[in-house]
Amino acid sequence: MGVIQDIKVAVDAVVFGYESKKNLSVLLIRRGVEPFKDTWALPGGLVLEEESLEEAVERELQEETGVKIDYLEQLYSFGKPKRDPRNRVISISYFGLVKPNHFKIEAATDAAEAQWFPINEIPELAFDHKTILDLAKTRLKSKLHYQPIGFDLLNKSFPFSDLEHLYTTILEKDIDRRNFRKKLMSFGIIEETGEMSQAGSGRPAKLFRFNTNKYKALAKDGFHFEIKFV
Amino acid sequence: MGVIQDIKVAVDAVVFGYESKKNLSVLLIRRGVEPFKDTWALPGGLVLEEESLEEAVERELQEETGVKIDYLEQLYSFGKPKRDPRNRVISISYFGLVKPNHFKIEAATDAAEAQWFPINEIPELAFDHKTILDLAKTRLKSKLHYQPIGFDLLNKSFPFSDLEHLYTTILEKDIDRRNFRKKLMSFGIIEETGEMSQAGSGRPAKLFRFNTNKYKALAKDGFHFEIKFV
DNA sequence: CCAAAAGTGTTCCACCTACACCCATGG
DNA sequence: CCATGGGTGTAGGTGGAACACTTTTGG
Repeated sequence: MGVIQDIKVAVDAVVFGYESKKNLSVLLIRRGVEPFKDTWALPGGLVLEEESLEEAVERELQEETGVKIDYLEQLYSFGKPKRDPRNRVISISYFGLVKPNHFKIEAATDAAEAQWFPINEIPELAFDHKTILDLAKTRLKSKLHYQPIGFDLLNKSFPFSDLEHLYTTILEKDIDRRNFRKKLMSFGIIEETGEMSQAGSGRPAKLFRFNTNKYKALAKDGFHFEIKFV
Repeated sequence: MGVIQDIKVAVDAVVFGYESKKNLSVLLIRRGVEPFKDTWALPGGLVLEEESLEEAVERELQEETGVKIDYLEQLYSFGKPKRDPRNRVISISYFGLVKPNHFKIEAATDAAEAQWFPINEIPELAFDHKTILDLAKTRLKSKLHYQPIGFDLLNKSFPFSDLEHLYTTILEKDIDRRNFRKKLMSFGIIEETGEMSQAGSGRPAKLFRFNTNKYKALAKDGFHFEIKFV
């Protein structure tokens, strides 16, 4: 294969966070270098020679934002010749979720700034990052229906209403609270912790946790998480 | 970004074909060069400087096998540091389907040979191509349930029993023919051509075609193709 | 007339859907 | 006692699952 090739390989991450009763947010960094200097962008960067793609994502997130990720999967690879104005760069994008207690940003070397942006207040983004973000949003919405992924956006212990709000705000649809709860509980993958939320106003709520092991065991037996309505 | 990086970017394709009443097959090439010379592998190769990833896949398939693809989508990107013994190579893998009337192989330059292999007679494969193939097989199986993708493995006009056999052989499960037909027909995306199959033995069958435009129109209105049983 | 494949309806049950009121707490 | 959010049951409808015989052709 005597082909001359000078293509760079980068990873980019779309990281979502959700805080109780607030909006869905995305983690962005303000670029400190050209091209697109001072424009907001997805965290990411070139893959180092000896690291895997996942390691590259985690390293970049660490360097640029200090945020530790709770769920990570590959999203899609973008490789059109002109997506980066300098060299040709292939971006392998990842999809990440962060629990509220891991929200804190500790920006470091690469990025001038890192910041959470509510999903409906996203600024203009560098490169084709808007496209990547849109794809991630679609993925998130569809995964909520057929994978118990919402729990990676909540803390270990949560009141049921948090789960309701998460589904309604991300999917932008109303749900029937009774049916939703009945369905979720029928799976047997959510259990009471025994604790109660300390009431702000209104009746205090039981706290629940997602039983990962139970879910894995069921999944192995052909169980399929699925929420059609919403 | 003063990072030194020397990573090559390749594409690989898992191309499936299905011939009426036979097994599912995969298109492989026998490598003509080191490493893994003379070992079977997925068609693919390095991406050229000025072409998109999809163009690279189509070009490589053309060069190595002469097969024209009917459906193509990105599968996954593999990038572990040691997957190629020479340099580091990132492989962006694609998932392809070919209708029976496009089966003919016309091997050309790169590959010593190209050949269709029944899915249960796959030889040892180069690199991590076995992993890629397994992933593609999983994707194919799951897509049959929620996307009308089986039609890209059949000719434009087909007897209903071809669709039945396709589902049963690929999913390795029996189906209830009555329920299957009832469900498929209820979608309104399959129509009679008016022709009949010329009978080999047994009663001649009506021929059907998949109405792509109807499907797209319905899909835009929120219609969701779904076959749960099988 | 026999073999081979195509074609076709009904009943039962599970699950989805729609729907509204009482409860526990804090102020 | 009022405001706020938490918690719960039932009836009707839809769609999935199970099931077997008749029809049309070729040999």
